[in-house]
Amino acid sequence: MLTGRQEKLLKLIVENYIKTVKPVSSKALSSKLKCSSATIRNEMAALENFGFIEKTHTSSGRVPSDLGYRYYVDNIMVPRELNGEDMLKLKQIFSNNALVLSDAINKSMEIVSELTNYTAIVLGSSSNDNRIAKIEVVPIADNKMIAIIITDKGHVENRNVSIPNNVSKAEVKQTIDIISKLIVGVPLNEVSSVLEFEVKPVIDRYVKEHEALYNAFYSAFSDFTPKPNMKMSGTTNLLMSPEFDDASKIRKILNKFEDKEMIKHIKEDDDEIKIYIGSENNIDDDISVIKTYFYKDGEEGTIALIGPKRMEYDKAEALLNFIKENIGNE
Amino acid sequence: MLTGRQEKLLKLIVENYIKTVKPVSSKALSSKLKCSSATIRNEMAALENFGFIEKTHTSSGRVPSDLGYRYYVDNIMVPRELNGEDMLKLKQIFSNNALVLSDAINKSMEIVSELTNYTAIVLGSSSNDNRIAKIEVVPIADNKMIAIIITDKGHVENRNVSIPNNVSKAEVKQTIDIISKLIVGVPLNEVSSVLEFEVKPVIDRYVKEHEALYNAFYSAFSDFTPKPNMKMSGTTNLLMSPEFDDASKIRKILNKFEDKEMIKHIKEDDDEIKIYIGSENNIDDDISVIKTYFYKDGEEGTIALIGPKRMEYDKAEALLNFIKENIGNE
DNA sequence: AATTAGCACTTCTATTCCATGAATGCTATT
DNA sequence: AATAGCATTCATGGAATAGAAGTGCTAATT
Repeated sequence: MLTGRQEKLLKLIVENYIKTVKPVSSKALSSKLKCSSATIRNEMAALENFGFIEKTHTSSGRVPSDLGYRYYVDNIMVPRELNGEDMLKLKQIFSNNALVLSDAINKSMEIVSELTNYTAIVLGSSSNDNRIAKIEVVPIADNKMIAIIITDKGHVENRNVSIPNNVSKAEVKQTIDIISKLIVGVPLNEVSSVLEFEVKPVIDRYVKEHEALYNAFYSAFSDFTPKPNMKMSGTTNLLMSPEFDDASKIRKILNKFEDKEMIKHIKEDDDEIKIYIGSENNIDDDISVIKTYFYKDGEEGTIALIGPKRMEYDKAEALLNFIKENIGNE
Repeated sequence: MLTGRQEKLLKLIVENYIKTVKPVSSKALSSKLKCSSATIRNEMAALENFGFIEKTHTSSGRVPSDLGYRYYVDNIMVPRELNGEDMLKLKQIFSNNALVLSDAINKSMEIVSELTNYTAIVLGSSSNDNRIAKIEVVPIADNKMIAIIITDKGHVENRNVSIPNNVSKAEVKQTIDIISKLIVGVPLNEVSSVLEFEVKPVIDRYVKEHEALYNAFYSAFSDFTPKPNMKMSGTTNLLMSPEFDDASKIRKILNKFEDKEMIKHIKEDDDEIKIYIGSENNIDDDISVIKTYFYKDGEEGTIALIGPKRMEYDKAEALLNFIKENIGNE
């Protein structure tokens, strides 16, 4: 276990490094820890033995290790109060009633990325307990219609439907009625199978041009499984940090960001706010990720902030926490 | 005017530089231009006098200048045939009837960014001649509704509406009916003023809680002026080019990409495919932009490719051209 | 008159060497 | 247990150097 002084020293090293991005020397801290640099060097040696700090070369100052950040986050850091101005900006977004929840989340994370200079990610989807509440079909040309699907949680999606030439308006209406009757109340992820096993037989039986019509609507309606959609804000913020000072490092991260797989790495299913430092996250050893899960009104997803390992964990946590509270849970 | 040989030489320099990203030496071309390096040096001096090529330092090989690229694009480059495989990939997207036009365009430009390794941008919006075809309002909670607006061109938008507590269902229905009756057929950009000057008086007259209800719907419907929306694909592709080999250059471009103003720079209103080389574009001197305008079925916008100045202009043009043809015009 | 061979000259690039400074670890002292 | 003092290590930046890759120009050649 760390002594009080060691803990204090680790705190100083972490916070100093977060601020300056330069290895911290014993001399620089001697005034703050009212003892000599030699004493600090001894304590530093101890912290290094524990694996909490590292040297970049034999005679360099110390830099927090992943483990050091971890200890800092878990045992030293005190939750930060959100500054009033920032709070106001975010509050305004959530109090705007015209905004759909997902838009409010996206907008607020955009603000957060500006406030922190980190990269914000919202990974959201309408959850599986969205059920179809209504289907509306609007003709827009002779053989073209727009099908609109509305869920009971207020999700709206629309698709093109091309109507084959040889079918009558009456048949189209008949088909829509059948689909509508059978599909209202069905959860999104079951739409496809309900169409196939319940709707198709009925259409086959009662509608003349059943094959062509069923296919037209099936291709429009079949892919309603909630698809996760990811929004990033301030993508480049992270790359402006001085530790990403050469092209290859920047490119490495940019490649990760473009990678379709990243979506999986970001996903979080724990309700608490989690912090993944350096090697703890699956994206890149040089960054940290702080994220949390949300669920509200049939929308679920993950919000995350990606920053350098020397991110201001306390501030990041306070911001995510505030947004989480504003989303509210159900 | 350039002699035949000078033109040939410029072509070789440009194409060589595009391929190798290294200044082109006289020696390297002597075999291809069946004459000695000394002769080529003389011709190079002439081309440099015209301003078509440049040296990076006194004893370096030559690099095309913006003017040189311009001459190449205008007078030397021959339109490229699209390769069959690429063509097929793109064709498939446009032949998928379930896709809305704007989605097809987005998807195809995504492919293009992969095929070229440049950054693709789609800047689109539903044009002003979209008229409201139908309004649908679906309740999803006691005091919450989803308003859905469908245009005659098949555009769909939806908004939240919060219903004040003290109004009856009948009143809500009455309000919706009034709005619906007066607003169908109105072009999107006039919705706001029609609401204010035609709908409001009627609601004021016939609906009891007119103020609260009008406000609720107005805030949902008022911002229907077609808002341009921008989609970028392969944002990082451009930055992988070897000419962007240091952090500050990459950051410079990334900053441009994040800049909200960029949307204005990309916008194009000429129907032809236009190429803006280096200083000719308003984004950055180190890049080139090739773009064109499209209009179809009430959707309009710009598609653009951003690449290094040494982009394969012929290929880029062929791709944009192909997509333009597939969008079709009206 | 156009082309070419030949050569001096310029600049970039990579390497080495060196001096400096900022740290450290360790030992001896308080 | 804390500190002063000192040798040691390594990063950093500048200067010097050698080599390579080009060019421009002149004089010879076609």
